[in-house]
Amino acid sequence: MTNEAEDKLDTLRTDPDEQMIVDRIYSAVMEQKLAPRTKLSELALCETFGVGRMRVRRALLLLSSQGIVDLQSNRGAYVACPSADEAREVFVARLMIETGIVRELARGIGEIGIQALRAHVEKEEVARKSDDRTEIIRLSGAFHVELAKRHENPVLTRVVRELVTRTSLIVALFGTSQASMCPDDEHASIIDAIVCGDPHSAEEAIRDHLLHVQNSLDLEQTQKAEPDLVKILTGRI
Amino acid sequence: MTNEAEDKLDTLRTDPDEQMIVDRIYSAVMEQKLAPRTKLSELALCETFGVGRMRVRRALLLLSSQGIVDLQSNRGAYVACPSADEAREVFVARLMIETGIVRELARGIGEIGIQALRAHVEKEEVARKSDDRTEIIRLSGAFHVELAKRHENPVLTRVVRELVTRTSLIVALFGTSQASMCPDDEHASIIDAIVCGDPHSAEEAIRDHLLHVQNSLDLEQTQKAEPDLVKILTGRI
DNA sequence: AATTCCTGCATTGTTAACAATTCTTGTCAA
DNA sequence: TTGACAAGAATTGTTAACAATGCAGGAATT
Repeated sequence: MTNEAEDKLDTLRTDPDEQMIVDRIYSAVMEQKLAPRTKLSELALCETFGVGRMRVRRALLLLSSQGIVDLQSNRGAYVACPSADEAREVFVARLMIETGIVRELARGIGEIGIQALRAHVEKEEVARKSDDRTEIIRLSGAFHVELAKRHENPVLTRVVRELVTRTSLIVALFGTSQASMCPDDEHASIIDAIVCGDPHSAEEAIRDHLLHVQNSLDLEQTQKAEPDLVKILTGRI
Repeated sequence: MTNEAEDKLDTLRTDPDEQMIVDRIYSAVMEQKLAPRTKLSELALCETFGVGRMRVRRALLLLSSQGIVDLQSNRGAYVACPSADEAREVFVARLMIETGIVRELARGIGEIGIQALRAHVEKEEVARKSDDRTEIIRLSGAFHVELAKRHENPVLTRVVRELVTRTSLIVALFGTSQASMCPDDEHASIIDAIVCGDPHSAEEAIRDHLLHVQNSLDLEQTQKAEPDLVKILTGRI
């Protein structure tokens, strides 16, 4: 299992079509190609993926159970739009969980594990040099999933992936134009601390990193350009 | 919001019927009324809850996404039957997450929070004295959810609840006749450590407790024999 | 011009019939 | 007795039609 392996959601279902739909929407959200509040109409999804309405509805239900999609009764499905409170909750949860993850990694991670992480950061640097924004965003989030994967614990990995994906939505909503993605040197620092074998400094590194990301957001102010707000503005002026 | 408030799954949906179905099955699993491998036939669920097949199928899909139900193509839905490996994964994940939870609680928990926890343990003792097995099992798991709730973080609470519920399945499968549920004095010890305000000893307490529970299981041996198909569903859920 | 109400359209929610698969049962042969 | 096989029953999966809800546009009123 190399780090080249694609990120597949480790669900317990089997259906390939449905899995594909969920993965595609999931990835699109993670890469910030699908903005919050985007309407996901059933018809459009049916045509896009070439499947029946049932499959689409099942996929949307699954996505809603993970907080990626907001299902509104009789109104349709929308890409979720986390509140500032929820955003803080996600960060607090990530802080608690990910500190535990890196702490245990610092207590003993294999050589291959370290190589996988370094390779990932390498890819991040390449993407950064190429100015491939989509890839940068994807890899920035995926790094944290990679950390979790080092424990070879699908249950744990699934929890982290869910939180990381929701973080993508949060960054899309509250991110300032500047540092809206993880700087890779901080990722490298985390790896270094793990390699050192010092649990405490590893905890410190990931905590600093997550707080740094959170602080680069605008959680106090209003959210980004609400459609109603635009409507109101154009109407009044 | 007192501790008397019932545990409702904080999903993002709205449907009352469907929520009821999910909650009922969820609770039945948590109280070990529904054994692993129990078949959940659509027809039986429709009649039990008096709803159409669509609602049942949606509920089953949601439950499967949380690892509570195993959906087998063309074969039906069964109460999940975690493998020994998965069981270990759940415990490792819980260890990482819950140590973080109690550590932060030890750094500062309000007086009301402590009272809520003590009241919970009190209820556990009452149930124990009454030999109310169902209630004992339910409260034993719920205590850990209560710990998470002290952070007033629905995202975090949801993660913990999911893991705790899966633990119920694991205990049902691998539990030995003896100590298959949390001894409440250990719960009390955890509270004491939190009250002391010492993060390290709080971590120690929850770690010991979780390891103790895990060690009371038979993860090395074969799983428990298939339970006689007690029709809890049609009779009394 | 702004507001309210009404009508038609578009989208979602639900149901029921149909198709496909698996499970059960009974029969036959080794 | 055991095993294989086949027909029927039961269960799940899918589709399509229908119902219900929300939304947009326009007419009428103030």
